[in-house]
Amino acid sequence: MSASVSPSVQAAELPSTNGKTEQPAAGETTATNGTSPKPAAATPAKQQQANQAAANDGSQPNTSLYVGELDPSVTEAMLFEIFNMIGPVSSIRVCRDAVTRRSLGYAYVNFLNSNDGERAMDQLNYSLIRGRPCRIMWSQRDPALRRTGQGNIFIKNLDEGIDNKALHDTFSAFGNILSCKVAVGEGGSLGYGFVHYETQEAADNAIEHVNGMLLNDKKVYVGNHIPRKERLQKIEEAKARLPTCKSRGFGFVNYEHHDAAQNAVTELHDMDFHGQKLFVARAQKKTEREEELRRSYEAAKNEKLSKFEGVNLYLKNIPEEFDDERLREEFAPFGTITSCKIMRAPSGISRGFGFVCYSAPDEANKAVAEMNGKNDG
DNA sequence: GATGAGCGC
Repeated sequence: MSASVSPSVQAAELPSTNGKTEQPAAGETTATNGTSPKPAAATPAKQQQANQAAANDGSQPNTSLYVGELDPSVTEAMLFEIFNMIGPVSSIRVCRDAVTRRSLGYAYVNFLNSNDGERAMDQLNYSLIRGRPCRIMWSQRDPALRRTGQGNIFIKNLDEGIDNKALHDTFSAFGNILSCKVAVGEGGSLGYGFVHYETQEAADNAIEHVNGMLLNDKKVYVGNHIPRKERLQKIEEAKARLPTCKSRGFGFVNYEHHDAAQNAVTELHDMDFHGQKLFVARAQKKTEREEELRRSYEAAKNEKLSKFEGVNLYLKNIPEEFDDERLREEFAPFGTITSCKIMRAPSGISRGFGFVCYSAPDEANKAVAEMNGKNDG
C-alpha cells in the first residue's frame, strides 16, 4: 500500500482560491478510508495525455511541476496546502525511497488548470517550506537536457546577501532559467551558485555580461559549469603537462639528418617566438661554448680599447663639486668631445677621477698639453 | 575558495 497522504482534510480548511469546490488532491494515492471523499478524478486521462504529449514535443504542459530541495519531513498534505492556494491541484506525490519510504527531497505537483503552474512558479519558487527554500522547475521526464549540462553556468564569489531569488532576478535577464540555486551551508550562503538556462546561448550571454562584474560590491566569476569529476580530471592533466621546476630557458633538439638541423638554424634563428628572439645554433660542448664566449668578450674589449686609443684621456684630482657638464666645459676648447664622465660611488659622491674622449688624437694631445697639472683656481 | 541534483503514476 502506498504511503502517500490524502490531503483532503487540510484542503477543507483552506480558503478557496477560485470559488469552486476544492478538488481533493488524492490523485496519486491509493489510500482510501470510509470518510474521505472518493479518490479524485484528478487529472483527466485526456488531459494527462495532452500534458505528456506537450512535454514530449518540448513545450511545457504548464500544469506539472517538479519541486525540489524539500526537507524529508515535507508531506503531500503540506504541499497541497501551499500549492492549492494558487489554483486547484489535481495531484501531488512526494517521491520516496522504495524500501525505506524516506523522502527523496522532491515532489511533483500537478495542477488542474493550465497556467496555474506558471503562477505557482512565479509566486512560490524559493519560498520556505519547513524553513527551506524550495526550488520549482517544470516537470521534465526526459532526462536528456539535465544530463548534457548545456546552458548550465557556475557563479562564485557571491555576496552572502545574494539568495536564490536575487540570483534568479539577476540572471533572468539573459534567458529562460530552468533552475537556479545558491549553495548554502549551516551559516547560510557558501558564496557560489548555479543557473541552468534553457539554451547555451543564454548561458554565453550571461557569462559575457556578468563575469568580472560587481554584484553587491563583489566581483563575481561566471563561467560554464564543469562537473566536479571533469574539473579534477582537467587539473590532473594540467599538472602532468607542467614542468615541476623552472625552465632555464634553453634546450636541445636532435635531428636525424644534418640538412634538417641546418635548415632549422637558417629558418628559426633570431625569429620572434612568444615575444622573444629565438636563439638557434649548432649545439656546442660546454667548454666549446665557454671558449667562444671568452673570445667574443675579449674581442669586444679590444675593440673598445682600440676605439679609445689615443683619444681617451684619464683625469684625476677632479674637484669634487664638478659634474660631467662642468668637466665638458673645461675640456671643450681643445676639440670635439665624444664622451665625458666623472666616476662616482653608488652613493653618487665623486671618486675624483674620470674620462674625456675626443674625436681625434691631436685634440687629445692638445688637451693634455694645456690642462695637465693645471690648477682649477 | 568554491563547479548540485534532478523527474512519477
